[in-house]
Amino acid sequence: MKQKITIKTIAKELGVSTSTVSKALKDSHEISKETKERIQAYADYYNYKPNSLALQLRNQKTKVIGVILPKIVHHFFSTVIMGVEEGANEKGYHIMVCFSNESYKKEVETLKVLSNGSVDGLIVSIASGTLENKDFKHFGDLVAEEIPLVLIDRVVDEILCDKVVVDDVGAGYKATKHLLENGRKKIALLTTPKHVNVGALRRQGYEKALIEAYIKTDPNLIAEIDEEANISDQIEKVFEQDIDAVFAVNEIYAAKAMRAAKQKGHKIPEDFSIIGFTDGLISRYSSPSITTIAQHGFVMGKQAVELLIERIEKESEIYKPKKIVISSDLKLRESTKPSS
Amino acid sequence: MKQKITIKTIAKELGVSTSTVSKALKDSHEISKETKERIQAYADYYNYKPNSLALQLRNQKTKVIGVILPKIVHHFFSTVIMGVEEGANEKGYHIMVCFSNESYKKEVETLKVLSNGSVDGLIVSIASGTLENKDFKHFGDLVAEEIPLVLIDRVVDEILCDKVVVDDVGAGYKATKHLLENGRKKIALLTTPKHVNVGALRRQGYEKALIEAYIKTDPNLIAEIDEEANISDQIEKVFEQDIDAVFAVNEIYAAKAMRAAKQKGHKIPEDFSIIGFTDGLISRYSSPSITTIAQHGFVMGKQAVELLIERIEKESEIYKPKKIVISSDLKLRESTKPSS
DNA sequence: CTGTTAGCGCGTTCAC
DNA sequence: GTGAACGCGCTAACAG
Repeated sequence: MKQKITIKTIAKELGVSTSTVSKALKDSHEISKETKERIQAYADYYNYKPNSLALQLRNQKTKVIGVILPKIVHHFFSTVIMGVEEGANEKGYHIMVCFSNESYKKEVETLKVLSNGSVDGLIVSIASGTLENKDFKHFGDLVAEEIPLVLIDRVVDEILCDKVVVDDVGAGYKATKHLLENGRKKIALLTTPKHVNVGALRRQGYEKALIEAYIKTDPNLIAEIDEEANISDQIEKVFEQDIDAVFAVNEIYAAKAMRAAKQKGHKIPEDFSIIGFTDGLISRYSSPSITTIAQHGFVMGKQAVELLIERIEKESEIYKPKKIVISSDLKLRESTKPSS
Repeated sequence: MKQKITIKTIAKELGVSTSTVSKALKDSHEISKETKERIQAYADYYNYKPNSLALQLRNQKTKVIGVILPKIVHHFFSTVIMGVEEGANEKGYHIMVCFSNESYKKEVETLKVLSNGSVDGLIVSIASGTLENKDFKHFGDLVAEEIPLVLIDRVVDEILCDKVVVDDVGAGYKATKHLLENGRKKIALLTTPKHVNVGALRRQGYEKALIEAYIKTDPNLIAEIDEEANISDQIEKVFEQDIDAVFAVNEIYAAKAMRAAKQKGHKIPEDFSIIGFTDGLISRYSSPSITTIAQHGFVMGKQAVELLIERIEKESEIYKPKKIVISSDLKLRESTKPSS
């Protein structure tokens, strides 16, 4: 890279001291109008930009927020990133994005690297690998170092920090209730393995709605999809049961369920209903389009980053972890009948 | 944030000099085994991490790559980010992600901020706003400052730097040819306004294939979709013409076209064919699933970052801009008939 | 083997 | 009104 122009070079070139330059560039009243103009003109001409690294080192803050997500090719997380980025920008921050790829190991490494001073704070959604082995020590270390941290969506209580989550139980409840209102009785649930707690919470909502309708939950209708194995096969297996509706905890499962339902000859939504999760492109553009729970990833991202920046900038205050719950909406589309 | 432990504190605590600590931590042979152990033990115990900011300032490199994309809630760009991130990680780099939101103004600002020393190089896909007003001065400045830059997907020749693109002309050609082989004669093209050059290139391929088949291109069958207006309306308008196939330059247009085609009562793929662009979730999960051009965003991202890092690390060499063309594949699905 | 010095680029304090 | 000195955290060159 080309030699960058610094305060020092300007000072030498103009025969003044570096501090004079520094002050002049900040339009300080300590400097005579004359020299200020000279210096500013020179800086302008040579396109001087203060070196942010030096500033960061001096100020002990980077104005950068680290973001660690399990994956990105996923509508929900994409929108979260958008929200975080927008919120960060508004406050003069930038974001550094990393992915754990659902791996515990990579999450630990990334967390370690980012906490070496390159970011002022972190926003993390926990990898499923970590949720599975339940080892949260790396987060504990972070908290001990008092590095501001906000957990989003996939959170665990053990970690003492701010959190932003969707109302997963409520969402599961709303979705299931809507299916019941469609007159469905045999509602299959396509969910994640238990350790992914959002799946577990949505399931709670599902069960709650069934109980209220005096329907016994049938374990055979609940499939905990193992993403390591063939997903379609697992879903098709569910369709071997006698079912009249599906509630899927993400949009891919919902889309696959729709395919399976069509193949079985079910008419949607006349005699079969489907609800998904994540208001992404698939739900919107499949046909019939899929009724879904909108998670509002953008809002979550934005709230998370606002919370984080507040924490960063008001470090004096006593630390009382906050938890923000974003309520989710049912977005009615063609895969279910309108509620009466 | 809690007071961080530094080399200095260790030095003071252990009654040695900072340079001794520095060397000891690097396991230098200059230091006696005894002191090394003492120091390392202490550092370990207090979980010492070298401050990356200081290192960056000293080494004049950040090991960070800036990435500026027009948007993210888009399968192609998501996969690009994945590729960039993975490639960067492999070489010990991190990525700082920003979005121009297709806006010229934001692109200029972001470019300026990131080029103040916070990144070692940049990967950019140009905002459509910039392509429209054709003002590339901000990129010129970057090149003049000799900040390594790689342009991907949306590139322009005026900017002298490395580039990674897909073979858009070839892709348009392949897609159109496949439709012709399906026996289609009246192929509509749903593309972007002309200033988005990838759209223009794909159109060239489309026209080339038609010419080879001795079919005159009919301007009425070509719709340059204006994203500011209602997209569906514009697409439905195309269907007022007598057409038997659609080639769409992205998957959203393809999905919308599919809806419109179904409404018109066309049977897909028996008497109507559709091809999209971007092998994303919509194409995969809609029904019928959509034959599409796979752009290989992951590969592009990875190639781009490898090119960039090479440029960063071998700055001595003479600068000869490279252009890598990634060939695209036609991914056959249900919305077209198999080629005979 | 260990310590001193200097410098990365900047801003601030305190003399002059 | 201007400049010298210092420090942010670290390391390389040089001294001892």
